[in-house]
Amino acid sequence: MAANSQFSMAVHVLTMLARSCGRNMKSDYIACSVNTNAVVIRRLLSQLNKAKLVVSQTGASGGTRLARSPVDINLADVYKAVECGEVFALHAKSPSQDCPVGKNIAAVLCHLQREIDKVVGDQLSQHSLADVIEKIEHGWA
Amino acid sequence: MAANSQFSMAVHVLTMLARSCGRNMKSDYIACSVNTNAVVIRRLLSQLNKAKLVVSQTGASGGTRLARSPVDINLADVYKAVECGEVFALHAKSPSQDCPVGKNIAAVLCHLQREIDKVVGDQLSQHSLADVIEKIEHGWA
DNA sequence: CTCATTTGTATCAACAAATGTTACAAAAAG
DNA sequence: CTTTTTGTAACATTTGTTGATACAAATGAG
Repeated sequence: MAANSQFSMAVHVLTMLARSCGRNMKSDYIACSVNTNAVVIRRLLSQLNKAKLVVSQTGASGGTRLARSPVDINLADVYKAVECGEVFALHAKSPSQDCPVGKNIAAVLCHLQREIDKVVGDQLSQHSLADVIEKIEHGWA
Repeated sequence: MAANSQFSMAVHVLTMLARSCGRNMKSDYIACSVNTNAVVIRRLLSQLNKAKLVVSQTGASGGTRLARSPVDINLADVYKAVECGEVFALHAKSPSQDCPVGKNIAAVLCHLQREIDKVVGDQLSQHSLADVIEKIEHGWA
C-alpha cells in the first residue's frame, strides 16, 4: 500500500462531514465508510485541522465538523492541506556538475515543476466541496 | 518509498542524447552525468525505446540515439513513456458500499483524476525537447 | 572466426513512504 | 469519578524506487 491516496481520502472525509449538517462526526464512524482504521482518519483530520478546514473536539460527544461551508472549500485547498508533494520528483542525487546538461537541468525541471503544480491547483480550484456533494447526491450535472 | 524521479531522469537522458547529434551514446556515459548506475539508465532507456523515442544497438560501438528530432518530442510523450501513474491515487481499499458517499465517491474521483491528467498532459505538451535544450544552452528565453 | 564491448534483463539488497495497529495521555461531558 | 473520544507516539507491514551484481545475446573490430 504505497501509492498516496490521502487526497482521495480527504475528499471522502470532507464529503461525509459536509453531509452531517454541522454535527460532530466520530473518527470511528468515518473510518467505517472509508474502510480503514480510525487512527488513519484522525491523522488525516489532524492535517485538515491545521489547514483550518475542520474543527475537532475531544471528549465524550466530541468529534469533527467542517470549519466552513462546503461552497467555501475547494479541492485545491484540500490538495494543499494533505501536502502530497509534487507531480514528479527531481533527481534523488544531484547530477554531475561537470556536464553542461547535468549542471543546468535542475533549474529547468524545477521551473517546469512549479508550472505543472500551478495548472493542477488551478484546475482543482474549479471544484468546490459543494460541487462534489452535488455530484454524489444527484448525479453528474 | 523513494520519490519517483523517472520523468526527471528521462528528460535529462533525452537531452544528453539530443546533444550527441545522432551518434550512439553509451549507458555508462549517461549514468555518469545523471550520477547513477548504468543499469538504472538502461532500464529507463528500455521504456523510452518501447515508446519509440529512442533506438538502441547492442554490441561493440553500440549505444542509444534519439529516434526522431528533438522538435518532434514533447514532454507529454516523455511523461507517458515513463508511466509514473496518476497525480493522486484512488483509495487503496474500496470504500463501504453501504454508505451513499462511499458508494459514489470513486466515480467522482476517477473523473477528476482524468481531468487533472489531461491538464498536466496539455501543459507538458507545450514544451518540446528542443525547448529544453534551448534553455539549457542559452538560458531562459 | 574469435574476442572485446555493450545492451537487455533477471535477481537481490537497501531504503523510503504509506498504511495498519496498538497503546495511552489529555480533554470534555454527564 | 467514569466514560467517551481525540491526538499522537511507536512499531510492524507492505510496496515502490533505486542500486548493484551477474550473465546471455548481439555486434563490430581485427
